[in-house]
Order: sequence, then C-alpha cells, then structure tokens
Amino acid sequence: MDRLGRRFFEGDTVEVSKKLLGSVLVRVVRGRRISGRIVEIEAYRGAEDPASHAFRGMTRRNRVMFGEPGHAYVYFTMGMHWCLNVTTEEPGKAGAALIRALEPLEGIDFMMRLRGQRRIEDLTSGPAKLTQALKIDGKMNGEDLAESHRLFIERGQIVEAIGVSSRVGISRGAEHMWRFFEQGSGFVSKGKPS
DNA sequence: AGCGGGATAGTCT
DNA sequence: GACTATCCCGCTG
Repeated sequence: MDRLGRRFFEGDTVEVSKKLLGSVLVRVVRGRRISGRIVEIEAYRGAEDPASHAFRGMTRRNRVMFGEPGHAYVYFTMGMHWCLNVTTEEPGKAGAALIRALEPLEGIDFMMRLRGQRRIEDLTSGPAKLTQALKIDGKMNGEDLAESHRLFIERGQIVEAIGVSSRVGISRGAEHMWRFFEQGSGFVSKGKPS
C-alpha cells in the first residue's frame, strides 16, 4: 500500500536518492511478496557526472536513464552480476539511483534459497546480492515502477541517522559525496568508498 | 578483521 | 584491447 508514484522520482537525482532511503522495494514472484527496506543508495547524474553510465551520452545500454523517471535501469556488470537503479529527473535528462543494500522484510526464506546463504546479513547487503535475492535481472530493465505489479516501491519507515560518503568502486567523480546509508544498520554493504 | 586475487562477459575506445 | 557502479574464497596474523 502507499506505492510511490511518478512524481516521487521526477526530481534532482541526489535529492531523490536521499528520499528513497527507508522506502520499501517490493518484488512479487508467483503472487508472493519479497521485500526489503532501502538502507544504502547512490546517486548517478548524467552529463556532468563522469562516474555515470550516461556521461558520454545515450547508448543502447543506458537509454532508460534518459527516459521517464521511476523506471528500473538494470545493467550487467563484472561478467556475472546485475545491478538495479531507479531512474530520476524529467524525461530526456539522465539520472539514476543505484540501490546498494536492503534490510530484508518479507520473503526471507525465498531470498535464502536464491542466495544460497542463511545469514540474514548476507542476503541483500550489496547491489548484486539484492538483485539475486529478489530475482531481478536484465529482463526487468525498463520496468515501470509506478505501474508494474511485479516490481515497485512503497513508502517506508523514515531513516533517522543518514550517513554520507563517496561512492563505492568508482575512480572518476569520487569527490562527490553521493552515497547515502542508514548509520548503524547491519545490512549496509561492506564495499569501501573510494 | 583485513587483504589479494580470480571468475567472467558486455560495453565502449 | 581495456575497463568495469561486484562477490566470494582463501590466506594471514
């Protein structure tokens, strides 16, 4: 209930990323809800952000970053992993928020099976871990989170203490403090910021 | 607890 | 032909 609509995503990428902390990412598989609260996220802007996939303009891979806000941008990386972003900004302007970690809420047994892990802290504490746990891959690229019945975001519990750092695993654009996370959460990724 | 390396393939130069 | 918006395992101490 209380799903986030188009308006929520249509704004400055950094602001939308911060607002997204504490929201609940919901995946529905065969009628079952698999969900987690967003506890870590990063902002990737467009032409002015050298760390962004959209930095050098539109390509086949990054085109959904240039489209309507509130869509899933799912990309393949490191030869074996999928990462989930939510598109931001007005149509025509690139931007996306990379969801990096969740606090598991519903469907924990399902996540354990898909991940082959039994510690709750190991299920969704990283961008590629959470896509595996929620059964998200390239087929979900372009999914409209404002309309979809299998992937969407709901309003959640506010994050009181927001931590800020540079983004993980990038070289250019490292001066920007565009990673946001819940301080003290045991579900944040272990990756080191640059 | 922290570091180092290997797996593995799409994307862009 | 180089470069990843990563993860996991094995080693060290």
